[in-house]
Amino acid sequence: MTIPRLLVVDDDAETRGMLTQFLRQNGFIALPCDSESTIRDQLGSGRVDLILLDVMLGDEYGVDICKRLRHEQDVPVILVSALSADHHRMAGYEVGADDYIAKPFNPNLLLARVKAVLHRAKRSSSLTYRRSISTFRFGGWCYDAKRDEVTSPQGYQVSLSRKETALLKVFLGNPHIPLTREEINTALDVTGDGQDVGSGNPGRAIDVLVGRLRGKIEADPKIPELLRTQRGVGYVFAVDVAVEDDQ
Amino acid sequence: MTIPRLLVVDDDAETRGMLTQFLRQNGFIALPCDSESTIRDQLGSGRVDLILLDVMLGDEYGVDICKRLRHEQDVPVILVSALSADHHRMAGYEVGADDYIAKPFNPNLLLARVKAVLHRAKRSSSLTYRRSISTFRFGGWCYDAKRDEVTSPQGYQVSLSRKETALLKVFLGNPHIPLTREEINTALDVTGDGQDVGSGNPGRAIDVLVGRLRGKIEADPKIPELLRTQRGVGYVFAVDVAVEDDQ
DNA sequence: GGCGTTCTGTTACACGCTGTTACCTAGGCC
DNA sequence: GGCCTAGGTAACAGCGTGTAACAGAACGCC
Repeated sequence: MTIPRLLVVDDDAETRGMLTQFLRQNGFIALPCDSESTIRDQLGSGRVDLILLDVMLGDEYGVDICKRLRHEQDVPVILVSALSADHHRMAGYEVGADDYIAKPFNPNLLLARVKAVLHRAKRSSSLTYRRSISTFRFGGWCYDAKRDEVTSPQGYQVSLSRKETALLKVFLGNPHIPLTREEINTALDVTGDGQDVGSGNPGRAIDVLVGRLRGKIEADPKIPELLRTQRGVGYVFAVDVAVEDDQ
Repeated sequence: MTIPRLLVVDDDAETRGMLTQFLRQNGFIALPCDSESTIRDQLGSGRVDLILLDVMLGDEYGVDICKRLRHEQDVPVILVSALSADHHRMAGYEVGADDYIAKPFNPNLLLARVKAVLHRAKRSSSLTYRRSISTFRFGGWCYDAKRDEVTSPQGYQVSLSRKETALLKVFLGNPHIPLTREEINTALDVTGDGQDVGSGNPGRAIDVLVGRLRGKIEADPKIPELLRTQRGVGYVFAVDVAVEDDQ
């Protein structure tokens, strides 16, 4: 594959420059833009693999631009924002952004997200989109969503607890995408009770939960092949996931 | 089957966004709406499988909208509300809502309800609607409502107590719908006297009752196939129920 | 009424699930 | 190497559920 070409869209010159430089240092072609018109120029003049789009672009919402771009083209978009409140995040997803990252961001995380989105985009073109989710296959394992059963490559059944199952589902839905503990937590909270004395969890429940899931679905939990740790970031489900419909 | 398309109707942007994202994370296509007119836009522009409708929509009662929609179309509706009082619930059912869920709701419960309603909708189109209920068939078992007899897949008779029968009926009437202990209790009370020294039951009668029913109609009560537990939620009758009319 | 049987709710205990904590190791930086 | 921080994990505690045992209620029969 050729070197990915990214547009870095931000009206603040300093941020734009920093981001551009950082991405170039990490092997990407980064093209700085500061407005919708410059984005269109770039899109018109050559291949663009991904757009990093600031949510606040002068007077205009990046969200709106994202919406328009999505209508016209199929370029993946990652929204970047200083507003980390959840509803903004929601808004980002609603308009079809492929991912969303809040400033100030961990450069490692940004890089990982960029790679993940590119990876996904590459496959989605040749993959049929999931329909009625029924069976997931990953690294020899099989998860039957209907029966809620996990089968090992050797064919024996493994019973997962409710939380473990929920965690597995989160990863199955986001293969190759580095997930922070906070994100996993949010995803699980949504699946879970929805209760809560303490809104966030101060502890390290995710770490323990990941450890427990590793104990059940990793050939050697000491050397995780599926649930990889990304130090300083979180965890990634590092294998492809094939989804089979229930016909 | 293709991915179910749901309308999320709520005038509060935050709730709407949260719900939308949650549903998307769980494999649905969720389309946010904030008014009756946007609902109609969506209904006009493509297939909609289910509407999640907030009871309070600005000045207007979601109930009224539900009533109007029901007059025109055959889309299933789940009413969502902060008003959990029973008479509101009743009002919801009267206007033809397929289910009703109170805020703040357990996300698990919501998801399960959504699936249940979709499941029901899918079958109802090919199933004649129950008339004079006579015989229920479920997972090889048969319950004759007229004679009040339960027959096992192997053909032998099983005698249920009054409460056990009532419980079975509650589940037969709500297959695939997770029921809380409170709901089951209410449903049973309705069947019973409707009296009560202590309105709610402090004890765990439902748990014991479910255990007893399991002992009679589960192949292996240790691994329930019919009466599944949903931790933190309640119980679900996890098989299809076929209803046969009395000619 | 007295008695036995069946039904049903309560209680107590067992057990599995899950979050917290504490301690240890691994990785990164000086 | 030393130091610091992030992550792995064993141990523990709290909670929800399954269920056996018990007691009282309901019912039928004499």
